[in-house]
Amino acid sequence: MTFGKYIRTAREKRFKEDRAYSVRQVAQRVGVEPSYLSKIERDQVAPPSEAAIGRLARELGEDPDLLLAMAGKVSSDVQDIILRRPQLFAELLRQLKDAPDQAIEEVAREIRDGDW
Amino acid sequence: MTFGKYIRTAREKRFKEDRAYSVRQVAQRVGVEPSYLSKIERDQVAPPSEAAIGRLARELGEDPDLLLAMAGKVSSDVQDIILRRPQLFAELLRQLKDAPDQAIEEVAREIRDGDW
DNA sequence: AATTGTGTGTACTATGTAGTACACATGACA
DNA sequence: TGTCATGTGTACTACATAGTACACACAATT
Repeated sequence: MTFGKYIRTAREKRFKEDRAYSVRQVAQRVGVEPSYLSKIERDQVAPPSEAAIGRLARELGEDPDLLLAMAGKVSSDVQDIILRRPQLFAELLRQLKDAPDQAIEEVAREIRDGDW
Repeated sequence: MTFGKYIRTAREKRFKEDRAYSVRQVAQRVGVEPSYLSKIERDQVAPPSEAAIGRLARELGEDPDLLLAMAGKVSSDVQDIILRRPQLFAELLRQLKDAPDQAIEEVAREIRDGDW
């Protein structure tokens, strides 16, 4: 599933029940030109900027991290976390590369429960 | 410490003991124009591409992850790891944001010792 | 039958990225 | 004293990013 198709599907789903989710109206609320959103949805142009993706996600009730990933981007707040301790986090992530989802969730839970 | 100053310092350190570490020669081995490397070292231009930073790191015996971070970039192999499971890793990293280095190292070690 | 809403095609633009090419000035040195 | 290595200034370029502006065609509405 491409970024564009995903957005189109998500918007059309909402459009079916609420006429306020036309290309034009969504574009206006998101702050881009309708023709641009149209092109985005048909993958005729590259996905928009992180900021625009964030506004789209909010508008359509989708997960920003997922949308960004479909656009091939990592959210800048996550990037900043890595940039502060690049060696540490790079090593950790390479270590976790092939770990099952469950193991990663467990690690996150351990940390959240603050056992340090 | 900026990217440029760091590179200049690292290169000059090697130059003092080995004449092969002049701007010109390093530039040639790294595959960029000498004037470009000169500008990079004086922070007169933005840091080079990830690929060029990688070659510089190898040439000067520096850590690529550290150099990339000074350039404000996260290495693309680490990005790719995140992009495969964006929600999972984004959550984990936000969780680990303020964790002490030691805790992160410990997590990495646990994973490395394969307890999953 | 005229208006409104719908998506889209075409053309254009500003800024950023990642450099190259070449000339120049200075100091070492043989 | 001419040549060589050293770093650097200036000018230019190709491509990517992130869009805008406006016109057009079609369908539904009133």
